[in-house]
Amino acid sequence: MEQIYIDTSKMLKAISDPKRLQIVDMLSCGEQCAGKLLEAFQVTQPTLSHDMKVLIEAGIVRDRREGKNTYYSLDYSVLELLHGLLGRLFKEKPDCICHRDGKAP
Amino acid sequence: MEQIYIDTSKMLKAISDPKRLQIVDMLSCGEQCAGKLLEAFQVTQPTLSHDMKVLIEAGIVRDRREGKNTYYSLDYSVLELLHGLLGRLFKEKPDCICHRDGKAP
DNA sequence: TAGAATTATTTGAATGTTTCTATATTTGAC
DNA sequence: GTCAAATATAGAAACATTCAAATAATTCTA
Repeated sequence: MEQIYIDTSKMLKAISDPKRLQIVDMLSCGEQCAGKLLEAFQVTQPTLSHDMKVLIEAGIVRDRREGKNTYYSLDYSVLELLHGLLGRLFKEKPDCICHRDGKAP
Repeated sequence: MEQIYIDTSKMLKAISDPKRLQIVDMLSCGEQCAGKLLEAFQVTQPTLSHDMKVLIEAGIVRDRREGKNTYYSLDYSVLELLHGLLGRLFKEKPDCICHRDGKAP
C-alpha cells in the first residue's frame, strides 16, 4: 500500500464526521478559540477538545495558545493539497495503478 | 445538524479507508469487474464485496450486472459534487455558519 | 435441471470510535 | 503563592467498524 493512500485517508477520516466537518466550516472564515466553538455545539468541553486533536493530528488544523485561550485555524496549504489530490484521484491519469501489470502496489 | 454535513461526511467516510481510496483510484480509468479488483488486492472476496457496497451506498460507485460479472464504475457527477463541496467548505464564504447569530444549526 | 463460476450476505470476534465524568494542567489576576 | 478561567488528559461505557469463514444467491453452460 502506497503511503499516499494512507496519508490521504487519514485526513479524510478526520473530516468524515459531521461535527468535525462543521468545525472546519466554522474555521473557514478565520481562527476561533475553543470557547467560541464550544458555544456553537452541544457537546461537552472534553469532547470538543478531543475532536480538535483529531483535526490537528491529521494536519488540517493548527492551534495557537494566547493567554488562557487556544485559537484554532485551518491549514490551507494542507487542505489545498488534499483538494488537489482528490481532484486527481477521481480523474483518469496515465500513472493510474490500473495501467500497471500485476498486483496493485 | 444540517443534512449537507451528514451527506458529505458519509461520502468522505466511504473513501476515508486506504483500501477503498485505492479502489476509487483503480476505477478512475474506467469500470472494472469484481474479479479484476479482487486480483489487485490481498483481501478476501467477501471483504471486497462489502467495501464495494459501502462505496455504492455512499453514492460514489455504481454497479452493473452483466452475466455472471458485476462491473463497478465511478459516479463522476457525485464525485464532482463532493469535490466542489470541499472546495467551498475550505474557503471563506458569505453564508458561512460562523456569520450567523446564536447557535450553529 | 446439474454443475460451475461469480458475487452477495450472514455471523462473530477483534478492534476502533465516540463521548461522557472526573481530574489535571496551564495561565492570568490578585 | 492562591484562586479562577480555559483547555487538556485519563478512564470507562456504549456503540460502530473491520474482516474472515461459512453460506447463500445469481447466472451461465451443458
